[in-house]
Amino acid sequence: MRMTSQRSIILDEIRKTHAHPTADEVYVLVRRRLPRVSLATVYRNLDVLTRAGLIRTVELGGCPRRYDGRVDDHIHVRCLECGRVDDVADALLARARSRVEKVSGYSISGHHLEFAGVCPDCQRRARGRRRRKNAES
Amino acid sequence: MRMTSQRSIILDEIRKTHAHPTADEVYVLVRRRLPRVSLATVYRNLDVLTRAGLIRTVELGGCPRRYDGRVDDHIHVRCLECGRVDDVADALLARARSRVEKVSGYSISGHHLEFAGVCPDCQRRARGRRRRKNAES
DNA sequence: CATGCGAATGATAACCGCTATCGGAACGGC
DNA sequence: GCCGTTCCGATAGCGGTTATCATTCGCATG
Repeated sequence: MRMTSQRSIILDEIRKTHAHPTADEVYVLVRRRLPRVSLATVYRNLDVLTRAGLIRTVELGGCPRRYDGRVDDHIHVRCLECGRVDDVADALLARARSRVEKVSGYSISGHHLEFAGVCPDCQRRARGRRRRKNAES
Repeated sequence: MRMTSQRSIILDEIRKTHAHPTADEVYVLVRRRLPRVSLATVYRNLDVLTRAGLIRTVELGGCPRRYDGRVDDHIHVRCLECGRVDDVADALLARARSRVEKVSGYSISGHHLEFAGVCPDCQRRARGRRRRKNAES
């Protein structure tokens, strides 16, 4: 794998943010430093970097993929209101994995765990909206 | 929600199989009993039935959605070789969920856990291939 | 330092799973 | 039987991603 300037800038941008950007968002970030970059190049390199283990692809059912500069084991929590994705470290995962391996007979090589709910910010916002609504009536 | 003939046949087919079919596969199954059914009807009803809690939509990152007649809590194991999806019951999930809720501040309303690996059948096939290959050389 | 070749790039067309739209049919309360 | 609502089949459209292809780049080697 050649480390081209496009590739290293894409890697750098993903490592700099903790916002789990989509390919499109990475494209915007990268274009600030490399205005003539192609969207195809972004997709290609997100794939290559994932295969190389330098970043993680976060597959979220039903919505566009997101990319993550953290490659250690962790769980994602997605907000159903605003779409934001946060990280949670967890040790239960390894135990669940070995259990699943034993019960199913599969040879497990990866997992995908995501909890979905409403993030603290949106909970606050929702409480605010409710209060205002009650005040009106 | 009206229980039309299309709807009940779609529900029936999904409950009958344990293969976690995709929308396309459901379409094929249903057409045997209802040759003039539209693919749109299948998609629509898979959605309606999911909202009604009668089936589950299984969102698999990167591949088409699959549908599941089992609606109780369980984990999916996907085979990276043949794409097959199996069920695994697990109790750790509830504990992980409450932990994530506490650590992240999110109000969790759902989760998606999928392990990926190679199913026993494909492991056997791979062993067979290896043996043949060794015998050749 | 020049050369050659495989890998990477940019532009864009194509793909695929899914959703929206729309005219018409079916249902069911009255 | 009438009418509003729900649903249907057919098909066009959409959004995210991948494939294609001519061109350029990086880098090992001579």
